[in-house]
Amino acid sequence: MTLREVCNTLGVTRRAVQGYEKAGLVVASGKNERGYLLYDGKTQARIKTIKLYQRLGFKIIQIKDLIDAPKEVVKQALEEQVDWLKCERESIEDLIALANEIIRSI
Amino acid sequence: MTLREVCNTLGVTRRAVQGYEKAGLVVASGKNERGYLLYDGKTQARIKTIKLYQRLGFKIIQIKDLIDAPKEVVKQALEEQVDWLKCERESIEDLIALANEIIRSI
DNA sequence: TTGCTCCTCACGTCACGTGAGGTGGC
DNA sequence: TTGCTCCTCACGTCACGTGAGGTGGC
Repeated sequence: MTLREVCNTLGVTRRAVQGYEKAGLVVASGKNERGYLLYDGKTQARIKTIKLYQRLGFKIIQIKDLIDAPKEVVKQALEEQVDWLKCERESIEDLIALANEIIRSI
Repeated sequence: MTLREVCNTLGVTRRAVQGYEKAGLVVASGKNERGYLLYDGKTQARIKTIKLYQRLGFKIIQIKDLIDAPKEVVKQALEEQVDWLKCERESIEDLIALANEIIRSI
C-alpha cells in the first residue's frame, strides 16, 4: 500500500507516519515505480500498534522500547499504565469537584 | 515581592511567569533598586488564578480571554470545562478497560 | 577578582501541523 | 505547458525547561 492508502485505512496522517519513521519505529518497505513510499502488512500492523500505545498515553520513546519487547515486558508496562490512568482519572474527578465548587461560589 | 519570592510562595517557575508576561497575562509592577523584578499583591493573585485555570485544562489563550471577563462569562466557561472534563474522564475509563483487556489477552 | 543573585535572550522539547519547493507521468 | 500527486525538507505550535552571557553590589 502507498502512504496515502495507509493513512486513509488506518486513520493516521502522513506527517505522523513520517514522525514514526524519524523515530525509528517503522520503515517504508520500499517505493513503487513512481517513487511513492510503500508499506507492507507488517508495517501497517506496527503503525496500528503504535497508535494504540499512544492512545494509552505512552510516549514515542517508550513505544520504541515496547514495540519489539517480549510479552511479559509489555504486560508489565500496560499494568503500570493502567495505574497511571487511574491516577489521571482521580485527578480529573478532583478537578470536576473543584470547578463545580467555583461555579457555585460565583 | 521579587520574582524569586513569588515563585517560592506560589509554586511557579521563573520561566512560567516569564511566559505569562510574554502572553500579556501579567505585568511586573516594577523593579527594585537592584533591578530585580517586583510583583504586587494583585499580580500575585492573577498568577494564582492563571495556575488554577491551567489545572482545569484551559490554554493560555483562553485564560487571556477569561481572566478579566465578567463573572457570568467565567461561569459559563467553567461549566463547559466541566463537560469537557467529564468527557476526558469517560475516555480514560475506556482506555483503562481497553488496557485491561489487552493485559488479559497476553 | 571572586562569588552570588538576578537579568534578558534564545535554543530545545514533543509529536506532529502546515506549508514550501521540487519531481514524474498523463 | 498545465494539472495532479507525490516527495523531502523545514519552520511553526504550545508552555515552558534549560542553559548562555551579562550585570550589580558585597
